[in-house]
Amino acid sequence: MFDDKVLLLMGILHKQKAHGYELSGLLGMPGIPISIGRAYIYQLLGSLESEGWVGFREERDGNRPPRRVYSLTRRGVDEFRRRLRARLAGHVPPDHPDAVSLNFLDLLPPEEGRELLRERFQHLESRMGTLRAVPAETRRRHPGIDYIVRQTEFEADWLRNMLETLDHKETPDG
Amino acid sequence: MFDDKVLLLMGILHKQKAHGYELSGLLGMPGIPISIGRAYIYQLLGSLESEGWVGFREERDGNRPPRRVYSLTRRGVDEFRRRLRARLAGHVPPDHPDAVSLNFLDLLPPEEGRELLRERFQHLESRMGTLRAVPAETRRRHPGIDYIVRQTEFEADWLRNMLETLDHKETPDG
DNA sequence: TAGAGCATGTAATATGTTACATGATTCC
DNA sequence: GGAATCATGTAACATATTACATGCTCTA
Repeated sequence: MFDDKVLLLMGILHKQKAHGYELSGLLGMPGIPISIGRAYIYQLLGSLESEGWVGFREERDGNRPPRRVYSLTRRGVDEFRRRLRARLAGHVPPDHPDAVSLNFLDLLPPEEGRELLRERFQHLESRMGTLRAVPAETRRRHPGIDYIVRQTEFEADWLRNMLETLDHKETPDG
Repeated sequence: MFDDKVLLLMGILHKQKAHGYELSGLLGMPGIPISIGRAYIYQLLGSLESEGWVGFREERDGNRPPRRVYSLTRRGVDEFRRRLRARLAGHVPPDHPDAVSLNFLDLLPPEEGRELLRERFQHLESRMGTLRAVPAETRRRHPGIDYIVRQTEFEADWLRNMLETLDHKETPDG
């Protein structure tokens, strides 16, 4: 249960100890393949703890509220590796919510459709700007991040191509 | 709320009338960008009906249980077009759950990791087989489906490349 | 002294899946 | 006559987000 989000949290905690807020920051870095809301991180850490897969030690810094610094337990490491193996070997066709609307483009006036997609392209370009800043070394060491960068590049290319096709259709002269 | 699944259902019902079970079949066709469980389709149709966006007329065929054939109402068409515009113009970075595990490949013995990814590649190839059977005409008329086919192709290419890199690393001789 | 950031958490709600219940028809 | 498919739906549960509540520290 709670499959991929848990795998991600456990994987990070395998590499380093961290508290909830810190995890929330790490998950906001560009190239992270899935998103987890801040509040839900705390809920998941709670479940993982009651399963005995993570433990925490309370750290306090002056008068600040204490931080719970979590780390994987030995049982957590075992569970993580079991899940990691299953997830590496399997392939679950992912959802592509952004692709849904593309199927209904023909229900709008052609010029309006093109205009809307140009706006989408701007958003994509801006996201690519962020992703291109990811250091090559990070991408080499985290293939999942490399995948996200290239997949987003692919998405932008596909859309650029789509826009060109639409422009040709509407301007069939020379 | 219930954004993309609703958009997909409404979009289909904009193009044709259909009953729940029929929608479930349509959503199982290769290239559909998101999945909706059969039970949930009925729940969504219920909500859409109580919003006044769809209506149904009961059809009966002999002694079979009657089928509720749904179609978009005028208000439903308006709502659909509002949503369609917003969704075409926006870009929401999608989750890529399959990419999560790739980031932790280094926590497994190299040969085991390669073996697991080869298995994943088999699954992907098999899915590509299904997708390649989608007629060109379908892809031309439904750009969202074309996107899924090409995106899956991209994913397989990326993985093939990854496997080649891993093989080189482990066999640094000639 | 006000706002942004650090830090944790709960309650309410929304979204989605699984399991179950029912019954007809079609194909072997 | 038994399995697969057609057809609908509910109840229970699992997953995830939003809104809310709290209080410290640092910077302008």
